Amino acid sequence: MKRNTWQREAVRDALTDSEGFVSAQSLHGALRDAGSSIGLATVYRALADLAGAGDADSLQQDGESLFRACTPDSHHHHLICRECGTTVEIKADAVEQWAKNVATEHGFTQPHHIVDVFGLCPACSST
Amino acid sequence: MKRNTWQREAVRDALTDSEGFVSAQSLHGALRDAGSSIGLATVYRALADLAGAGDADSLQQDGESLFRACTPDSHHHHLICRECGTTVEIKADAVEQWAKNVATEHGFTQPHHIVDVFGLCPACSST
DNA sequence: TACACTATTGATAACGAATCTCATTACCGC
DNA sequence: GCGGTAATGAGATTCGTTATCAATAGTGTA
Repeated sequence: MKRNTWQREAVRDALTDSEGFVSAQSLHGALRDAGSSIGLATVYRALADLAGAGDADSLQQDGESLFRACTPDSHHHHLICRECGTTVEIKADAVEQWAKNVATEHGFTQPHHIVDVFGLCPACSST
Repeated sequence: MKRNTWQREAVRDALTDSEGFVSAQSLHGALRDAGSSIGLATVYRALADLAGAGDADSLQQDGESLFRACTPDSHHHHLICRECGTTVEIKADAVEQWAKNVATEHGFTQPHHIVDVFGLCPACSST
């Protein structure tokens, strides 16, 4: 049985309020700074749940996992500023198709793919 | 001044001999098993050098970095079996172009991208 | 070839992210 | 309310990676 707790909501809200990708650690820090007494382990659990449910995207950078709230149940990719973390969701049907083709071409089944584009956003480019 | 040591060569050779992506830890283990007295830190340093020089590709999975020897100075992506680690290098000019376009479209500069396709190779699919 | 300089090595400590443990808490159907 | 039990949280633990630093060994010079 799955229960609703204020902690899960807090994590979901904090994630939604964040710009770009954030780490579990910094999200936990932000929540504690805001006066919450939420535990680190709970933040990790909540984030894993969100990611599993498709309500959050995750990617790995520098050996840590970063998370971001995203449109539920829609497959998409990200354009991420490596300076400030600003993120733009991008559709890439052509890439989806390419990934599927290249996999079957080599006899691979059950293709998944990781496609992310990093760069400097307009704001960070100009500085 | 950069020096040539047998340790660097050992790491390079071990990486070349490996099928698919391997972790720094397992590469170190393999070298020790083969009778080498190479240190773990040295393996990490050598792998970082190889990756930096473009002689090896790296990707992150489950919070650890995996490495693989690859054709020097050629930009390409990988089709990786998530069961046995077998890897196929794939060219993806269309994706290169798409990544560049999508970045400039949103005003992003200096675009990099991560594109990897995971799946089950023919051998692992049939079991 | 011998020497000196210093990049490199390696054992280990330190670090940080993530997970596990388990007693306590509090959600939720009844 | 009440009781069963999922969820929590503080801290310990695991694991990958990096930093430290004395000892070693590669390399240009004489």
